[in-house]
Amino acid sequence: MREELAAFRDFLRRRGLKCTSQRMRVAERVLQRRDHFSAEAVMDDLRRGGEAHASKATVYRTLVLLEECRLLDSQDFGDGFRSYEPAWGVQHHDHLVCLSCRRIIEFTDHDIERSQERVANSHGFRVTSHIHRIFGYCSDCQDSTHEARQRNSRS
Amino acid sequence: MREELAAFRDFLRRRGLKCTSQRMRVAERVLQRRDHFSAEAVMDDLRRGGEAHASKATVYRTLVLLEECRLLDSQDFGDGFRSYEPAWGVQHHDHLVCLSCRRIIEFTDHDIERSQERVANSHGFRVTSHIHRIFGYCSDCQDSTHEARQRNSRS
DNA sequence: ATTCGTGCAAATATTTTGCAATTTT
DNA sequence: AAAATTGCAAAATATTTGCACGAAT
Repeated sequence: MREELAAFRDFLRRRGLKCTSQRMRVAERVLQRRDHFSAEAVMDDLRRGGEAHASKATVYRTLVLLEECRLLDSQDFGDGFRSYEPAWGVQHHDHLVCLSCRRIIEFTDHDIERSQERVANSHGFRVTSHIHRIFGYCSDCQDSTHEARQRNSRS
Repeated sequence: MREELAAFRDFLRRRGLKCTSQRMRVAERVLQRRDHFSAEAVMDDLRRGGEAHASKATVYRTLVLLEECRLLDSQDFGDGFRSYEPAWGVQHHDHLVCLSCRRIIEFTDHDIERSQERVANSHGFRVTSHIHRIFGYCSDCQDSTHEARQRNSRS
């Protein structure tokens, strides 16, 4: 994480932006996470940290910067909020999204990646990226009248 | 479309709901479409139709009903609005999206579908639907580096 | 000193909802 | 007449933005 923070500092410097305490505080919290999280969760982290927290606006603005410097990836899974995940030496993966508890399971499948290339080639299409999300119910949520587990914003 | 409208009428009757002119007007417009569309687009259709239009609230409420009676499918692709598509004897397909000319090529690939099931099973996950969009450049746009690349591309 | 950043509140944008008036059955 | 529906405006939700004040370079 030292490395990531340094990378963020460099990025700011290169862009002529300033290393403020708020930015670094947000970055620290964000770069500690390994899972998918929301902007709200970052604010909770800060609040829980007890320290002087950054404002909502600053959190959002800093998340944009972290994404621009490729320390963070974000996607909108259509849950009503944007979902962020670390992007530091993380290999490409796609997602299984549980419609009940909103859990997100990552997967990488070479067969799919290969088939994808084949399909694209057959249409003379050159791929630059893709989105592949599989929706359904995870093993914990398949039977009975499951309660939504709301496991999204916890660390 | 006659058939779909009749199905909608039956659905309303079975539920003890009323066949109002607004509902039928919205249903007519909606069921004419074949592509992906937004709630806003439905309202545009109505306005363009010149006829007395249904209110925004009624459009949204009717879309919910059409989905419940399985004449319509909807997904949130995370573009800022919910996307609807017909669900009347339409077979599943995915999309290649050209970042240059915005052309959309539909494809169906059984290998991918099968691999997808395999991946899901290996996580004890029960699939209900998926989104698979491949971004890149179509055969016509491969060398036009100058074309506008308006949108970001994530994988 | 200059340039940039922060925090607040207000603005967006899409979809939902409360409620009084109106329509369908 | 009873029950359901409409349309309006206001609410809900997540994110963005304008602006005056404050901080980093």
